[in-house]
Amino acid sequence: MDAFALLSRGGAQFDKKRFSKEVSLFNGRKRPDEHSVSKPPETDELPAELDFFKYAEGGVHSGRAKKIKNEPRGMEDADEAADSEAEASGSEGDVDAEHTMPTAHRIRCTGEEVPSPITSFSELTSRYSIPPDLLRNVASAGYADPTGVQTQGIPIMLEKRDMAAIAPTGSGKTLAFLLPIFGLLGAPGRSAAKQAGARALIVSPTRELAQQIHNEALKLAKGRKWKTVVLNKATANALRDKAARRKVDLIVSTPLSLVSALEEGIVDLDNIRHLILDEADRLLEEGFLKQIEEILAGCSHPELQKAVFSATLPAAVEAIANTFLRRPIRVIVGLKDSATDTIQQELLFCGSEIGKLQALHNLVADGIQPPVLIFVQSIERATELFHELLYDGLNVDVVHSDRSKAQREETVRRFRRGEVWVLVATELMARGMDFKGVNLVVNYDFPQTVQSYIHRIGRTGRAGRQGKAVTYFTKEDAPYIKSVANVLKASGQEVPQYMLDLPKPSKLKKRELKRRPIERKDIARAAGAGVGRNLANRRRDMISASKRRKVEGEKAEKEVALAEE
DNA sequence: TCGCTTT
Repeated sequence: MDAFALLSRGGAQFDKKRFSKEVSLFNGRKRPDEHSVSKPPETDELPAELDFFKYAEGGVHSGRAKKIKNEPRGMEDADEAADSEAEASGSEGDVDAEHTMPTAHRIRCTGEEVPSPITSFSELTSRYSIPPDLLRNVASAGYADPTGVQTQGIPIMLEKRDMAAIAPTGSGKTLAFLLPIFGLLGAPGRSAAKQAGARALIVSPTRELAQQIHNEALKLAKGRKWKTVVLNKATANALRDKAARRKVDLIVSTPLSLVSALEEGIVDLDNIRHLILDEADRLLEEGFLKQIEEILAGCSHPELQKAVFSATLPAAVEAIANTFLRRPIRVIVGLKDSATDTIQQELLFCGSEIGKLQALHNLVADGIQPPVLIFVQSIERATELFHELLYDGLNVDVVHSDRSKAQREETVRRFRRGEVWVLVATELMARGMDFKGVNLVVNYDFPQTVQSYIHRIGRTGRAGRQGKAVTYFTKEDAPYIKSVANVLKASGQEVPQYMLDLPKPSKLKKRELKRRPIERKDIARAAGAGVGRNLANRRRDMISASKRRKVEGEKAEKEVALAEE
């Protein structure tokens, strides 16, 4: 049992079983004062509580803003500049011939000899001889019409061009590389020397995402003899057998698994013709970069096609990508550094740490529609918040990298199936994960980069669905607010003017900031305030939503199971 | 700074 839970309840026995029934759970617990949490400022005035000036020299009115612009460019500035340069350089390769298309969905291509986009999947048969059974699998996986990144990205991939694709979260990037890969793989792996061994490699920053990509690949490969494999301990072992290795067509892997297998000599990348870096900006960050370089070095085939995909690609990282992409085509869908417009975004000022906890309690008490995903900044805080919500009798689980592989898999599976209503997660879940029905993302801890914000909230509002994202902040988060406020503005959300007027803090000041842990006494106080008498009713709503979700989850699992056969 | 990545 968790010692912390015991402590925070003044020694009261903390027993999960107590919460298996809803009865009497919340009796006698007072609903917190509805106004105990500061509401978001409704005016454009700078709230007095927000003493931003200690994070930046000068202030909003000091004329400093102009000066900041003249300082050496940060990544975001460079990005904006890169985009306007592209725009200024003319509409060459711009497929948005008619200006009727809303900016948010506009596709812009730069590069030499950009192939024309497709307008339907069926077109791929005549144009690129894509087999009809592959297209049937596309259709039965639920893809009807190609999305922006697919219309342009698929022909580019099929013409074996290198590419940097930047497209919103939930807009179908996975299919944009998987479909062409299967179209180009040719005959499934046989012992014929030239075809032997893996010919395509997809690298992903997390195991969960690798597994998800693999599941999608299985759906597309259904009924054909292609073999795709996620590299992990078990599969790596199987690959020690040379004959088994020759049968693999497509490998999906995290960087370290792959490097490890490379060093052990149980995979060789000599025959890889298609290399995809998914969530490329993450993979090209320090910490991953060395391994990516090793992987690139291992892919020695002269006809290697490389493509990087992400919803975000800061200019500095794109520059790194451009060192290994050859004659790349850059595809950008929508506006750079903007969130999906189907997500309703809110920034909520909570005053303090305890204010955030109360805000969350109020949110739950007011009723939430599961599934809900809550992001925090560290493993420790994930654990703490998990226990807090468990105490509230919520159907909650937690996922982070300190949990075992089995626990992580089980938690994700249960969340997909609707058995877990609220999932507390670290950055681990921020990228790529496709939980189609997530209704709400809560950024309990303010994301530390714009990229993180965009990816986190992108777990909702996917594939054209509506979604909602609430981001809590306190004055500690001041240095990060302006850039996130700009994201809201760029995606057409209302945002108080004062947030946009904030000075841009220096990197140094950001670095000085440290997030304090959720303090035990804060939790004890907030928990004492209770979750509210309403919860039993709300639970009933949640249960019915959960049941609907479970049906969807099981259906999805069946599809994967079928594909595996 | 922390988060993430093999055994």
